[in-house]
Amino acid sequence: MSETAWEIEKAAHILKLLGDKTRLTIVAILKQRECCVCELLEVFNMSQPSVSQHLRKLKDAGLIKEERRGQWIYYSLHPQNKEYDLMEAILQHIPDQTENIRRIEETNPTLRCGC
Amino acid sequence: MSETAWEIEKAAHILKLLGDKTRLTIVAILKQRECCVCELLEVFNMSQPSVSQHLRKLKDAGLIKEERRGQWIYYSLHPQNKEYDLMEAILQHIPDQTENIRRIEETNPTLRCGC
DNA sequence: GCTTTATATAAGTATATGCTTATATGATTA
DNA sequence: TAATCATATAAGCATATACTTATATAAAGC
Repeated sequence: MSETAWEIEKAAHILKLLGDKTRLTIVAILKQRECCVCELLEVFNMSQPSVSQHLRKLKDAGLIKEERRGQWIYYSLHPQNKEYDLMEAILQHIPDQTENIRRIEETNPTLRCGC
Repeated sequence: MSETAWEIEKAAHILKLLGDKTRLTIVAILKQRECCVCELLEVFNMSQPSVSQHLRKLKDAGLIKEERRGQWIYYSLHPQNKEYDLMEAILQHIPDQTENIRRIEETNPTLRCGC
């Protein structure tokens, strides 16, 4: 396969991943604030495994990274990635997520440990 | 639904549409040159109805427009559309399609009429 | 070490998607 | 007006996707 065809393939894969409302919202939130799964759960009306599966796909594509801190696994964007530029360009056209982040911080699911 | 949620929904829909290798290549080609279906058929290894169905989806989303000229229906990008900015930003990260266009012009499927 | 909390993985399922072939529509030409 | 060419639509089908519930793993606290 030609280099061009391969680049199109990779870009299409990124676009397909971000072409899901939940995943698009996740990366838009992570652009403003790293989050663990239980925090993202406050935003979405779905089960924990479902959110974890979306995070897995984004991680497999290299768009986000994870970092375990004690009990929690924190997710954030992964700017070193080669496909990051495309995602960044897209995110500039996605509305601000301050409202969702406010909801996370009001509920504060990680309150118990005080961190 | 909030305005933000609706905007995310619309953006996700555009990204899902462009998250297909065939459709992404189509809009990348159309950015450089308007084409009719029989021209695009030279590029893709699939049936005519399949290409038509991809074009239909892009048209329904307002990303491309069609213009009948005699027997042929020419497709091109539709910059007046509200979602065009997002697509434009994406297309800046997609490789040049001159090679595919060369293939179209070599074969020249609309040769018969001389236009 | 047992329980709880956070998260991941597995398995199942309904729906969406992208292709195919067959057929319809619409313009051109003989 | 019959035949041809370009394109669209319909129907069918195999695979992909996004969820669910059930279960596994891994860290923290008693």
